[in-house]
Amino acid sequence: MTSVVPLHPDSNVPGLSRYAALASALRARIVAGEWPPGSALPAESLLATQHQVALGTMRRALEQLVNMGLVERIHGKGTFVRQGIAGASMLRFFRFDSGGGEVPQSRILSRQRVHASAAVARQLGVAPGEPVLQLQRLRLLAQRPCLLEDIWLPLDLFAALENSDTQAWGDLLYPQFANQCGVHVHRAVDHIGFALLTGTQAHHLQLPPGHPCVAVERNAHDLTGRCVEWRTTRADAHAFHYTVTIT
Amino acid sequence: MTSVVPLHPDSNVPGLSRYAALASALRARIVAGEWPPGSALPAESLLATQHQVALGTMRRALEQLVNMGLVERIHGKGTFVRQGIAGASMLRFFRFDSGGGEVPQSRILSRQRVHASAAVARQLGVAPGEPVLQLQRLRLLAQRPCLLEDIWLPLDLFAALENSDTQAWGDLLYPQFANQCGVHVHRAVDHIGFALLTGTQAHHLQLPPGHPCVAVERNAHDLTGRCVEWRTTRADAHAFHYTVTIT
DNA sequence: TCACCCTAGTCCTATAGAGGACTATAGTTC
DNA sequence: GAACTATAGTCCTCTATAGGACTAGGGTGA
Repeated sequence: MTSVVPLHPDSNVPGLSRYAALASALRARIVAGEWPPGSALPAESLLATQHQVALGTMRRALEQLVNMGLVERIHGKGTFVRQGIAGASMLRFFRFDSGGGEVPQSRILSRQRVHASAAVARQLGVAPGEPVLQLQRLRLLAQRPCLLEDIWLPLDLFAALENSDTQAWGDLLYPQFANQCGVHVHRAVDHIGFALLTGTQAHHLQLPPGHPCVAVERNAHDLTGRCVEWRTTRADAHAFHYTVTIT
Repeated sequence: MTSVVPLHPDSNVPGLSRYAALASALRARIVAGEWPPGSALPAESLLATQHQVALGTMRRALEQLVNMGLVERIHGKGTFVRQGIAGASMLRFFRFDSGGGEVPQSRILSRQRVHASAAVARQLGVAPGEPVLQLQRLRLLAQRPCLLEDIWLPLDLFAALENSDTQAWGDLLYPQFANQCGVHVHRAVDHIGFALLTGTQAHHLQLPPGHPCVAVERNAHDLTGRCVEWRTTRADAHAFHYTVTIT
């Protein structure tokens, strides 16, 4: 039935199944902000009649959106656009002695407005020289430094952070982004590598200079796919631990 | 319809949907070896009539098996029990200079039958003192050593490897396991951590003693879930690189 | 020999409908 | 006020059916 004359513009995409076309159309509306993060989509039965497809077909499309991580469905309640990533996600890479799942305390060491270097501009997808906000942040567990973070944010999105009181910020940055700037981090790509600490980095982490460390470089993206954050997180290599399952 | 009287013993599991019960039943038959790895299952329509369910229900069950990684379906051909993991999977964690995707050369440094230590026995799920096969293997890219592997195998499964000519082994171990011993590695769990090389380890890798390294500890399992291999792979920490996407 | 067509077997897409399961709220009863 | 019931709204399960899409192999004709 796929190659039959489509009943509706939604399915007017050659070589694409109807449910895939529907998923793509719904995705576009979500990305455009028609249903903001946390809000509910119309009921599946309503969407199906609106798009003139069978319920099963619409369910297939919504299932695809779930697999994309765009929405989540709750039995008896509805279909909701997913909120962004919560935070503390760096701890998935490390095991610290006193870390039993709690959120590490956060201390902003510096905040300054700078012009994007070539490297930063490339990572953030902005023009070199564009104004960006640079943060350095130390994270502690049980009063002991464990993670050192260098963060770059495009200023056009994060102007609200430039002058707000860093003392009042919470221990998690992404909820801060959402509340103060309306930026929802939807996807993050982490590149993990090995390095040695410079003198000043080592000093912040209370480790000897040249100590082996793990450096996690992260590009964080919003729903539209725009890179909204670039950060490098460094920590003692001996605290690193990660599990991968291959099948 | 789920809580209605079941038509068939397959669905006679309280609190479980019919397709989930079907998937579970099919999984048991696959694990039991009724359809060996690489072979085809009966057609979905046949399975559906045999189990007295609608086609859609059987398709849902098979979809669940696909998500479990147990089978793969090929449009127009059939549903096949998945072969084991191919190999070269360690390279996902490293970037070596001259490594452009080719399989590293393999050199067996030692092979001996030993009695399982407490640690090895625990990892392999056998009794301490059980006979196991211990291998040390060096892997090279462009004639340069890159990975050093210590491998333990339960002898009851791998007796065929004890006296075969290691020179004739291929560069990949898992196909060897499948061909010579009928053991298919279906799932592997890797624990990644950092350490320092001992003198002999460093010598094999042509690095200085005490050089930082990545140690990947792997438990490999067959279809039944039994641990069929425990190995530790070590390599220069500077070659480590891994990417994780969070959503 | 080669290109083409046909057929059988398989999985995939789509439809229409009946009813169950879960959540939340408003009302009712004690 | 507390516990229960009723109801509406949502997603979920299962059925039955029709036909399309893809793979593979065999036959036909030039």
